[in-house]
This record gives sequence, C-alpha cells and structure tokens, in this order.
Amino acid sequence: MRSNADDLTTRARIRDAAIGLFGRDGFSRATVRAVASDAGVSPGLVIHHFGSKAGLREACDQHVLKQTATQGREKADPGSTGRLIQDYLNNPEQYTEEIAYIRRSLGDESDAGDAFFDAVVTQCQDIIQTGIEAGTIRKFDNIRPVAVVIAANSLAFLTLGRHLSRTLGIPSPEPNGIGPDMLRQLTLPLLEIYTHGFYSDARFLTAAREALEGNNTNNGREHAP
Amino acid sequence: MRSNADDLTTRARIRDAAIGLFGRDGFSRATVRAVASDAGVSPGLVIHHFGSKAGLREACDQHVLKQTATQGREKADPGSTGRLIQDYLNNPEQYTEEIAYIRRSLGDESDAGDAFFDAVVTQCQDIIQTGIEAGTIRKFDNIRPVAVVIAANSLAFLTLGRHLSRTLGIPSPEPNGIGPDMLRQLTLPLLEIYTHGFYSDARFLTAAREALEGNNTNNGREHAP
DNA sequence: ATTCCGGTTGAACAAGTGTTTAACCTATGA
DNA sequence: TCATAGGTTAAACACTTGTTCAACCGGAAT
Repeated sequence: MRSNADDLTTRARIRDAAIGLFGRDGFSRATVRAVASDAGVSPGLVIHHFGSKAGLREACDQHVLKQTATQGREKADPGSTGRLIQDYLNNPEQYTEEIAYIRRSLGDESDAGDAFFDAVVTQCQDIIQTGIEAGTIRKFDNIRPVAVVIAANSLAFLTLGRHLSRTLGIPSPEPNGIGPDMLRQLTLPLLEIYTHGFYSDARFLTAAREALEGNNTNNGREHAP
Repeated sequence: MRSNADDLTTRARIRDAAIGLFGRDGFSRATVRAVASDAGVSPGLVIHHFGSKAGLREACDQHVLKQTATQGREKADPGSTGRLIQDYLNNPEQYTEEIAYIRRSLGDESDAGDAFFDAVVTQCQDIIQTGIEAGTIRKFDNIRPVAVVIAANSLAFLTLGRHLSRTLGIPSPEPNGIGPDMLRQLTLPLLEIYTHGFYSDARFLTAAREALEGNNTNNGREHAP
C-alpha cells in the first residue's frame, strides 16, 4: 500500500512519517524533529506545510480515517470480508502503521478515535442486521447494544493485541500483537463462545434480568467476569 | 479509600497526586511540576523522594498493583464478587484514579500493565475452572485461551469505556466511561451472547475449524466481525 | 544550648521542545 | 534575461522539561 518511498510529494512523505511515529510513540512523545528526520527533511518544513504539530496531527487523522473508510466500504460486502482478512494475514506489515495509529487514537482522547469507533459500531450493526435476515445470526430484540458489545469485543483484540500475544507466548515480531499465530489460537475459542455460549445455562442471564427489571434505580447484580 | 488529604505522609501525597495525573494525562504529558503542585510541594522534593520521574512511576506502579492485588484476592471468593461490583456502583469515584491509571498502563508499554493483564487472565482462568466444576460454565477442552478471550472482552469495557458511554449517549460524568448507566445497557446483551451465543448455528464455527485444521500453515478463514 | 540531620525550598542549569525568521535555491513565466 | 514565487534550510528564539545544588528550617540527640 505504502508506495516505495520518494515517488510521493514531500508533504505526503512527512505525513506518512508522522503517522508512523505517532502510532509508535504516541502524539506527545513523537517530536517534530523526529518526524522531520524520518522524512529526510528539516523541522521547519514540517511546520511550513502543516502550520503546527497539531495541524500535522489533524492531517494524519483525516488521512488514516479516509484510508480505513474505503476499506470499510469494501468490507460491507459480506463476501469480501474473508478475502480482506486473508489479505491481511498474508502480509500484515502493509497495515501495521495505520493499525498502530488507530489504536493510539482510541486510547488518546481524539476525534479520529471517536469517528473510528463509531464507524466500527455501525458496521457491526449492519453485519448483524443482514446476518439476522440471512439466518446466520440469532435474532436480538435491540441490535444496537449488541453491536456495541460486539464492536468492543472485536476492538479489544486491537487495543490489547500486545498483551494477548505476550500472554500466549507468541514471539514478539507480530506487528501490534495481531498476527496469524494469535488469531489461530484465539479464533476457535471466540467462535465457540459466539456459537454455543459461555455459560452452561440461563441462570446468570435470568438472574441479571430480574435484578435489572426489579429495581431500575441502581444496583444491577452482575455477571462473573 | 483515599484518605481525606493530609493525614498522609508527604511521600504518599506526592505518589497519589502522581497516580491521578499519570492516569488522567498519561506518563509523558504529566509533568513533575504538575505533580508537585497537586501535592502542594516543590518540584525538587519530588525528585528528592523518588530519585527521578521514572522512579516516581515505578512507585506508582507498585502501589496500584498492590492495591488491586488485594482486591483481586477478595474477588476470588465467588460470593463476594457481586458485593464488590455493587460496592463499586454505589460510589464509583472511589476507584476512578486507579482505574484510569491501569487503563493507561495497559495502553502504554509498561511492566505494571503486563502484570495487571496477566493477573486478570489467571483470575478468569480460576473463575472458569471453578465454574466448570460447579456446572455453571460450559466445559472447554482448553480453558487457557478461553480465559484469554474472556479477559480481553472484559477489559475492553475498561480500555474503551469512554467510547462505549459516548456512543450510547450517556452524559459524560461517568468516570472512565464505566458507570451504572453503561453497565445497565450492556450487561444483558453481553450475558445473552454468553448464554445463548451470537450466531444462530455452528456454521461459522465448523467452517473455521475445518479451515484451521485443514492447512495449519497460514490462511484461517475468519468470523464476520 | 549546640549539633546534626532529614525534609524542604527556590533558584538555577542543561537539554529538548515547538515555532519563527531570514536567507537560499530552483524552476517557471514574462 | 530577469523577476517572481514556492519549496527548503540553518540558525535562532522562547519556552518547557527533568534535574541539581546550595541554603534553610525544625526538631531530636548530645
């Protein structure tokens, strides 16, 4: 995806270097000088092109957001989602910078992070809607909160990827912790829960339902983990 | 929990101020001067007590870790878990600083974050183990990856709490985004998935299983979201 | 009372930060 | 050919950062 270096305009090269550094070190730790050095350019030029460090971040936000938005639209076609994942698994390095950047945006307080999260939620909502109509996904009374839960669970693999691969004992070089090895170990357990459930019966569910319906004011009796 | 101010030793007051600021602004954005000011103390004294900013962080890490470890041990008693959650819901402000600090630790690269994540995983593992023996949780062949998945899903509520409450339209003052309103809206959907599953049948699961068993080399056919 | 020592401060320092400015180079258009 | 404009740089600026240092205070020990 990232073209092989200097056939890009200088402005784009600076932007890409900033995306890489912001994703790796975070917005505050990454310095204008480091961005300039990575782009092979003087610090002054960075300011000249983007006005300020905040302006540079704004440009990075918009670029990454546009980038992922087009991928999201392709993903809406249910057939291509498998192809997309396979594409990612075949050469994950392609997307690592964008992924790291998005993870940082989700953690930092950032408009881009907000937009990305909301996009994932609505995408989950669409998938659930069509899945219910197609009969592959169970029917839910109110799909909105279900979409939120599924989105959060899915994004956990992104925000916690480093810990997941670490705790699974996967040797580090998987970028962002999300790589073939990790997915191969966690896909089946997750799908099993998503298919047959986690609890053996409805005891926890009915208990929580009664507690929540009983007194709507405050104390909900909660699930185990 | 936090005692009401100045009955603490100066060192402890500095440490607590640092925990608050590190959690709110992140380690690099929070300055030694801000910590000193919050603790009503001079910047030099902070260094005098902790040697350096990194030393201060180390002390904060250890303190928060010890704090949550004792709570974790209490939580191991299955009966008290509900009590603990109810306790939290009744006055969440009590733990907000520790929670914010842990969230930052999970995102930043940090030994404390690693330790906390691993602790949550093993705690999930214990809960699943006893749950299986008690018959409340389905039997899994290999509980370790299941515990990792459950831990990641649970911690998603922590790392993404801000986005969850935001996307649900909950007015902001819920600390860290995790409050009664959010839990009330998401508990039942999550428990329903954990009880009856998300997919309507085993199509996705068997497809993934075949794909993973078929060629162990690389391409795993993945689930929808 | 005097000494001493740990907690504490204020000012200073050195390094690093984002940003500005004046000058430079190069290519394009008149 | 010359002037102009825009991309580019090196140096400087103003400020913040973590950290150091000498001095100060107050109380406990001698």
